[in-house]
Amino acid sequence: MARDGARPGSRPAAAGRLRLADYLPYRLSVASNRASGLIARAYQARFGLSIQEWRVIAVLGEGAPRTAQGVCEATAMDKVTVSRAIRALDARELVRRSANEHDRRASDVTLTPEGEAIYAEVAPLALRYEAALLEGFSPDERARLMALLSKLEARLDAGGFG
Amino acid sequence: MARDGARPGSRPAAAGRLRLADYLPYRLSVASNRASGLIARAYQARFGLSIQEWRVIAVLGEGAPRTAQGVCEATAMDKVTVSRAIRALDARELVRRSANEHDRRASDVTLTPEGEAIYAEVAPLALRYEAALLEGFSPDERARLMALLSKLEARLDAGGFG
DNA sequence: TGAAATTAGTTGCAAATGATACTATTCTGC
DNA sequence: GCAGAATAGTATCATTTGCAACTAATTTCA
Repeated sequence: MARDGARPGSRPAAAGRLRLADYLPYRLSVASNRASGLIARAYQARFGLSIQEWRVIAVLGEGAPRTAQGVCEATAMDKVTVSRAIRALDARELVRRSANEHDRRASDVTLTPEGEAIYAEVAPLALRYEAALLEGFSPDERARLMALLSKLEARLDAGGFG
Repeated sequence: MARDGARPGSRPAAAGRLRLADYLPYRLSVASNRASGLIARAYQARFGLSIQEWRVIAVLGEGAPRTAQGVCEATAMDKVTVSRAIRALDARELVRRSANEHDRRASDVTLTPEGEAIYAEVAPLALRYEAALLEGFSPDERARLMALLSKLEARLDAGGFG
């Protein structure tokens, strides 16, 4: 993939000139969509789970029960999205909602045994996909990639844009 | 953001255990959505452009006229998405479609002067956003991040999943 | 206390998206 | 030069998404 050197017919890549193929937000978007799409198709085909539903299961599988709000924080998903994902999982009896002891607006969400069973199947599959994605990356490269993504997120948290 | 060390109430992070916060496809998705969302809001607010429309303008601004198919290849967008974006831009007279000399199914899409003017305004803005995102990254880190993303895309191209 | 502001979660609606099918044109190979 | 396959682009329809409004419960603080 020739990302360096002028493409036929394109203007010379002057300093500061925008080239979509080298533009970080675009690169991130393409990589993310392709990676997520690939894995999403697998979840969908084998378990009938959307990415959103899978993420809810993933954080609940980490152990502690969470409120919908807690799921929002852990998954960086919108509260509407989380609400719908939980409802769908509840309908399939993969999660259960129970009254939160301290706040009657909220309910605690936990995996049912069926939910745990799905988690036990999907989690290793997800890890295998990640491993396949990172095949050929040295441990150092993997760590660096994660660290760079963290740094990027820290910049996004910092704000100071606009 | 404490990504290392057990979160209260979570199970210990055993080897090979899935933790969403450390899962590459998830990390990519969050970083991408946040970065794109931030910039998309700026395009939308100032120029009324969706990300898709902006991408079409960006590749046309690179110089050569392209057919819709050419735009698809350059933007990694679906042909339906590209078709709609071009139609919207055409309606606003930011692009023009003209008969392709070699293939009467296709038309060449070029920026109108108005489109060029928008490009001339948006491109520097986009570059400033990218620069702000990468503030604090050394040139070496930037190069490494791009290289790692390329490697990831190469893995995705390679297939061999499932 | 108790009025006003905030938060948890859901619902409704409008817009975005994506798969599929369709038209028109071009290519392939005989 | 022609039948069949492939391609450019568009239209259609069902699903998904995202915002704003809403209810109910909780917090704030005068």
